[in-house]
Amino acid sequence: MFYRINFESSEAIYVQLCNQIVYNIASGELKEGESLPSVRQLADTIGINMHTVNKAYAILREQGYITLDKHHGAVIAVDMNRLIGLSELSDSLRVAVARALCRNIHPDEIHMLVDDIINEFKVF
Amino acid sequence: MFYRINFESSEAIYVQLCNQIVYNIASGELKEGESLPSVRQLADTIGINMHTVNKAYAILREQGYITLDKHHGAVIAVDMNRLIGLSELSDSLRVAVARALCRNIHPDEIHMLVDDIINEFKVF
DNA sequence: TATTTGTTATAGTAGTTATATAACAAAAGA
DNA sequence: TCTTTTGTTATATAACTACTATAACAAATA
Repeated sequence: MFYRINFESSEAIYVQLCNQIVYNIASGELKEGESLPSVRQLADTIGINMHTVNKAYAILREQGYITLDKHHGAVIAVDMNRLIGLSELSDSLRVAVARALCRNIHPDEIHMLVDDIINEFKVF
Repeated sequence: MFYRINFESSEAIYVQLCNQIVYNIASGELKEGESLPSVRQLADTIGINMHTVNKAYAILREQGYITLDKHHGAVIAVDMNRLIGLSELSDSLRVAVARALCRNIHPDEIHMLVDDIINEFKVF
């Protein structure tokens, strides 16, 4: 499993890490019960500080994607009760859709784009 | 035109302002050639600093949503050449879609959500 | 001329991001 | 038992961002 961090990006490292782990869960590359590397190991691999990885893991736990304990480390455990609801989901879609509409991108094109993305996650 | 800023939100004020103006352009409430309030006036109305509004306006100009000059102020002028491309658009959709898939939200539901949002912008 | 416009400058406060070093408790394995 | 590994917590520091405050400028309008 590779995590590519763009250090030039304005997006915080821990956010990039969170997103990539979510991508891997969505694609099925990371399956329920599977372990993530330890905070120290992943920090070392990527070349960043332990605390940055720890922050990403803590957020993923808070958002219900993983569990954390001192012996098993970080384990994929998607909590269906804690995850974002449809209203939060639509909030995160709204900006993208609005910008597309400003650009006169047709609704059909947006749907095609969504399908393309869904297909990206159908690798595993 | 009302702009509602959530001061409790972790989202920066200037980002909230940018998004709401983009929403209003997408919905047609703000039309090509129409003016936004002056930076001082809007700052006063909302109860924030002039520079925070100025930052939002500067970003909207950079992203090709408005033009700025000293006499006409901020005027809606959507620049089709400068706006985000489809790849950037899909980047902003990807996180939302991935989190939906983790939640076992069916692709059809995502499409319905997108349609709901598009309909939100069909008010004007 | 006085006002309004975006723009720029400077400065301060507060919070975030990422780093570094260190230590802790709990569990696992040798 | 001892060592290692795990997440967790605590401090401290540097750099950056967000927001505010005050002030001034040039250009155009009324």
